[in-house]
Order: sequence, then C-alpha cells, then structure tokens
Amino acid sequence: MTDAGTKADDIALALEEAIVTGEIPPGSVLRQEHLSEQFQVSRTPVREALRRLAALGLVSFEPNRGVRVRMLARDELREAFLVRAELESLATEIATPKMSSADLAALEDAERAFSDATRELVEMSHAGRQDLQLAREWLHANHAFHDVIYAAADVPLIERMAKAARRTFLVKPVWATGADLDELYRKNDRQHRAIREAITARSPQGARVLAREHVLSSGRLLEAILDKVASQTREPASSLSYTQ
Amino acid sequence: MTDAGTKADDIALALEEAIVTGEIPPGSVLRQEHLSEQFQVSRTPVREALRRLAALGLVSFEPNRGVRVRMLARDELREAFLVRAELESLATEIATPKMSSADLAALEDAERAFSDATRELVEMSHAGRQDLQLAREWLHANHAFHDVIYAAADVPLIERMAKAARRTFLVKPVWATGADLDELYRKNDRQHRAIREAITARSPQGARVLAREHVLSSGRLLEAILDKVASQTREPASSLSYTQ
DNA sequence: TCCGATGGTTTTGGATCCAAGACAAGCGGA
DNA sequence: TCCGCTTGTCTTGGATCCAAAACCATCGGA
Repeated sequence: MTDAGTKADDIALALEEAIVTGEIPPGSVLRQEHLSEQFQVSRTPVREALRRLAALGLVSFEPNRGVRVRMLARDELREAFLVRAELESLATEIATPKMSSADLAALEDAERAFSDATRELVEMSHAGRQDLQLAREWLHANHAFHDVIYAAADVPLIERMAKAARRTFLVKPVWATGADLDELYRKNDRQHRAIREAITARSPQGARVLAREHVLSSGRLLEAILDKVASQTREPASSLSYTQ
Repeated sequence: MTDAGTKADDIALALEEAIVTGEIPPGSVLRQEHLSEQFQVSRTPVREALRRLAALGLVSFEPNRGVRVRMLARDELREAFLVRAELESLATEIATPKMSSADLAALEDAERAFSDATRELVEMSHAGRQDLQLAREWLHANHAFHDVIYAAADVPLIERMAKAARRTFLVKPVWATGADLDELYRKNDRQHRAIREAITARSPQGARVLAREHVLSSGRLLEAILDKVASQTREPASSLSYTQ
C-alpha cells in the first residue's frame, strides 16, 4: 500500500508484519476472498503474496484446503534462536574489522535508541501498563541495532537468512502472556553495550562470542518465560539444548 | 509434474532444479508465456511459482519488466558457504548424540554411495570424458550424505535454511569450466569418512569442527577453481575471508 | 442408534481476459 | 543531422470466470 511496486508485494509485506506481530494468530486459516476484499484487490495478487509467505515459511499451503499461519512449535522457536546465534555471531565477526567511524557512531546511536526504548518499556511495565505498540517499537529498535552491524558487514545473504530466522519471534503471543519481561529487556540492553565495546575494541572473536551469547540467552529467557506461563501443561523438555 | 500437489509447486520445483543445475543460465530473463507453454499450463501457476523462487532468492522480480535468474556474485557464493558451514556444523553437532544404529547404518550407506559416485566420476574424468549427468548424481549423493545427518538431528528449520544456502552452488557453470575437480571430489570423500567416524565415536564437538571444515574447504577449493579458470579477468580479492 | 452414501455449498486452483507500463521504431521540428 | 515526441507492439499485473476438490448436513439402511 504505502510501498511502491506490485500489489502482491505490498500484501505480502503487510501480511508478514501482521503475522510476525501476532495480529493474525498462529493457526489461523487465511481465506483468499476475505483477504482480497480486505486489501481491495482481486484474489490473484493475494495468492501470489501467499506463495511468497509460504516460501518464507510463515504459512503453509494445504493443497485444495487453504493456507494456514504456521504454528511454530517450541522446537522451531529454539531452532530459530540457534540459527540466529550462529548467523548473527558470524556477521558480527565479519563486521568488526570493517566498521568505519561513521558505522560506530551509528551503532552508538542505535544503542542509545534501544536503551531509551528499554527504559520507557520498563517504566511502563512498572506502572502496571502494557503497551503492545511500545513493545513493537522496542523490538524494532533491537533489530535496528543489529542492522547497523549487518550493513557494515555487507553480507546480504547472511543478513537475509538471519532475518528470516528473526521473523519467527512472534511479539504478541509472548507479550500477551503478561509475564515479567524486565530481565529480558535489561539483559538485552547490557549485551548490546558489551557487543559495541568489543567491536570498538576491534576484537572480532570477542564480538562474536558476545553476539552468540546475546542471542542464545535471549532464547533461553524467552523459553523460561513461556515455561513459567504454561507450566501446568508442559510436555517433557526437548533434547535440543542451547548450552552447546 | 511427477510430484503430487499443485502445478505451481511442480513448476517451482522444476525451475529450481533447472536454475541450480545451470540449465537455465544466470542472468536469463524468464518469459511467463514461454514457460506457460513449456509446462503446458496457463500463466497463473507460472507466476505463483516465480513468486516462490523470488522469495527463495533464486530469481529477482523487476516490476513490469520481468523476472531474471539471479546472477550470484562471488561474494554471495562465499557467503553461502559460510552460512552452510555454520548450519551444517550445528546440525551435525546436534545429530551426533541422537544417531540411532539404523541412522549410522544409513550414513554408512550414503558414504559408500558417495564414494562410488566419486570413483566413477574420477575415472570418467581421467578418461577425458566429462558427464554433466554424472556430476549431478555426485552432487545428489553428496547431499544425501548430509541429509541423513539432518534427518537424525530433526531440526527442520535449520535444515531448510541450510538447503537454501546449498542451492546457490550452481553445477553447470563450475562444471563447464572443465577444470580439474579431482581434488574436490577426493577431499569430500575423505571428509565424509572423517565426519562419520567422529559421529560414530559420539564426539559432537569433533563432528562439528570436521563438518565446518568440510564445507569451508569445499568453498575454498571451488573458489580456487573459479580463480584459475578466470584468472585473466579477476578483480582484487574480497575482504571476506574463509579462514576465521 | 450409528454408520456410510449423497447432494448442495464453499473454496481453492487454473484459465482467460483486460488494462497499464515498458521498449522500439518512425516521424517531425529545430 | 540530431533530439524529442508519438504510436504501435509486447509483456506484465490484475480481474474475472470456470472446473474440480473438499467440507457439511441430511438421509437411508443396518
């Protein structure tokens, strides 16, 4: 809609956002006609958009039955963080010797913006209010920090794949649990600082392990939160492990 | 065609194969009408298939101008191997403690099949003959070996992403150079054996580093080959490096 | 009462049709 | 002669139309 290009692309983008933020809950079936009237277009571009989302793994096609927003299993969430841990750490390592002073300044800005978002969110949380929009902005600020690193690393393919893994982090389902996310927020903030300092110190290996641990610990925290919320209906722990 | 499901899926699969093997050379523009009569269908499923390929990164859409088979730059090839190195090593590490004796047997079979394919190919090569079909089978045998590992690891997301990276290895362009690929063939063979032995010995870390080195060395060899072939028209070496 | 067959309804997958954007050649004015 | 406009053709993007597969409820028989 806002973006130029074909309608199929616009719709794909819009749906992607809606799915990732949880606006369209996992497990939903997407009716082509419904979407076509929602976006004021015919079914043709809708179907092309759905094909794209299917290729990205966000929805699954069931031939002659419709498309369904993929319900990501616990194991897949864990996998997504494992993948991100590998790819982000790789990108960070590559970026470290390539960062110009302008890049470093941008990184500092992104870190600051993220800190601000974090602070705002924590305050809001302590005030008892939960604001989904604020959580989204926090997530975007979080991504923006890493995007500076990707831009400097100049590794489009790695970036594309890492972002694909990133998409599996559904905001709303987690957010909707109402769990206490302070630790997640603050830890992310601290880790960003540490990563930036390692990069500034031109330590590719240091930045690498920090980036890796950053992603893995986020994953662990997120899972712990999900555990706590749904502790009554848990299946036995999976054999996949974060700890190497 | 052979596969069940929708035509769009069949076409996407067929085109993917054709692109990856180089049957359709990089840089080609794909005319929808041409494809539709080639596959004996209308343009509709063709377009959906193209959307999928675009999402996979195999082709690029240029709005109102057509789709073009992506010309993968040297850096992207290198990136693809870096990604595969991380993901395959991760999957191998995860798989190692999970491999049942049946899995190990399957792995041994796959190794043997790959050895056979390698031997056949080397003999053919020494006889001065170059057989593209044989090279494809070799590649498939190669993939089959790793697929056993993925199956045991049971990490669908990692598998999917690693395979996406795998697709960027274009057979024909490399093959068509007529370069001496013996070293590549043999080294792969040796490394598969080493990886299997590490898995059998239940050494996740050992298997991991071997898998990583396996992929990276393949990448290095491939690049060296491309270098040798096109040594007259080379640009200065990229700043991306395989060696950590 | 329960199970399977049968018909209508819904929704998808695919074909065809139409409009709009891009390329190319020819025309006209400076 | 050269540059810009125009017009015609080609190709894509999107809309509409049609057939086939899947769902759903009802009905009939055991």
